[in-house]
Amino acid sequence: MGYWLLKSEPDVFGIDHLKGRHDQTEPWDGVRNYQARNMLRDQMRVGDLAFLYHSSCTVPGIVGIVQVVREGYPDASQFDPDAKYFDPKSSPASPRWYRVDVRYKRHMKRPLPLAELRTYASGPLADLPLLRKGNRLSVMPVTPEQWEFILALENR
DNA sequence: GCCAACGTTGGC
DNA sequence: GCCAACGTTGGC
Repeated sequence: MGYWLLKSEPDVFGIDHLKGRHDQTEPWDGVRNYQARNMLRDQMRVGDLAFLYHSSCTVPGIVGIVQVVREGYPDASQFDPDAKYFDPKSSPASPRWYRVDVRYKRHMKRPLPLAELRTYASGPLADLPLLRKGNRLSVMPVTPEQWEFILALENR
């Protein structure tokens, strides 16, 4: 099973909103970055777990856990001229952008602020892409070791 | 609001 | 293929 971290602004895709949805499931769409696209399309599997991270807010950090319930399929918003994420260079015959569906699992027992995660940037979380300078990926892999370490932070 | 970092675009 | 310009991200 794979582990991931999904980053979004809480106003755009927030954990409380997801929890309140029917089926507590939503497409993770609007990703327009090729590196992230490749992971959505090729690597994420049903059953994989992901930390949900809130960015561009008062306290950026990991707020909960979601599960992949549908594997990569074309992101419909790219074909809609009225959609924010419309891409005129894409076509249904050869879609450029993909999305997965994720389901709410749970909130963290407490939010894990970026500032706290950073204190382990030279230790157990040294290779976590989130902590690398200038990181802008909205989808990134997490190793099993990193996953377990971050989970354990909940109880501190 | 500022600014550093990054990805993308487009002229050549 | 290079690289400057530009737009976006995201922490602070």
